[in-house]
Amino acid sequence: MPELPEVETVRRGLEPHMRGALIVEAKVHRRDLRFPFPPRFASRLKGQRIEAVGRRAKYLLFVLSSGETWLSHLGMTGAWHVEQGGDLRDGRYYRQPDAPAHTHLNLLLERADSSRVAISYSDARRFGFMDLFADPAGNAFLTGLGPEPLGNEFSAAHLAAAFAGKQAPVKSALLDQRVVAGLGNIYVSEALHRAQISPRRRAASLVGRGGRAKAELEVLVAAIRAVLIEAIEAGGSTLRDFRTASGELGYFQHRFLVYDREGEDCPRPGCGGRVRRIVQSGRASFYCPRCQR
DNA sequence: CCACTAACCTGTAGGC
DNA sequence: TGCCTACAGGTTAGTG
Repeated sequence: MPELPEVETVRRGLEPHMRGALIVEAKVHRRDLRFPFPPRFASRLKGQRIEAVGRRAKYLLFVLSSGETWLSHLGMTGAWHVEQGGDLRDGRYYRQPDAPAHTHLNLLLERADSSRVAISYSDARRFGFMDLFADPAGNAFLTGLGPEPLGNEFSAAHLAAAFAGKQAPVKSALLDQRVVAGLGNIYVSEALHRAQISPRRRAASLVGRGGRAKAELEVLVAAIRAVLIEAIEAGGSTLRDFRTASGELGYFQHRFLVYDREGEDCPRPGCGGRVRRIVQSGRASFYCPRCQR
């Protein structure tokens, strides 16, 4: 799925359609995705107004007029689709002319100007999931998450504390959502390349002992922020089945410098190295052994 | 607690 | 074209 920049792009795509809208109809077409839908899910959505469309890490958070928060995680292949107007047939709202395969949830929304919009969620692999709860502070998915990488709490000092004593590779440590929330496999590879840090380094080895002109963790934090900001500005990445919430596909093309570029020349000017692919905790990492140390 | 693996599920790309 | 295998952006349960 979608990592933080893609989820943020989806949020921005959905917000103008959903914020302030009334959920007129809600249909769930199976009992579970990765986890079962919450009890009486559809009926708890129906009749509610959507007051806010937010994001925390890779979670979309819709605040309802009932006071409940509706959470959506896209897993690997989750996608939201928007169809102006909206047409109900046999309990399903069809996009015209082609409904996406694996649509598990359909909503019909009515906005202040009485216009209607059909929103649907599709997810081929069903690694995504949803939840609905009264108290975000008590929700198991949200508690224990690390800071937002683009927020003020994320800093070299935070990483130093999180990495201290960690023998796992920095690649794995950055994928741990308790350390920092929102990074995924692609952007970790990209950020480490920018920071010229090898994904194989033990996390603890990056914790500075002072004396260096610019600590590696400062460089890493800046690289993570820059990569995410640029990706969000590019509108998220278009890759495989990822689409923007408005259904646009191939509208933009974000280029990754090392991800999925095994064997290509290192993009760093003058480096002369070659991008390598290795596997760490079951996931592919791409890096340049020459300039990433 | 830490680190790693397998598992969840479907689609697709690449080799033969 | 068809068949088979490997792999895919995420997270979690289980193992040692």
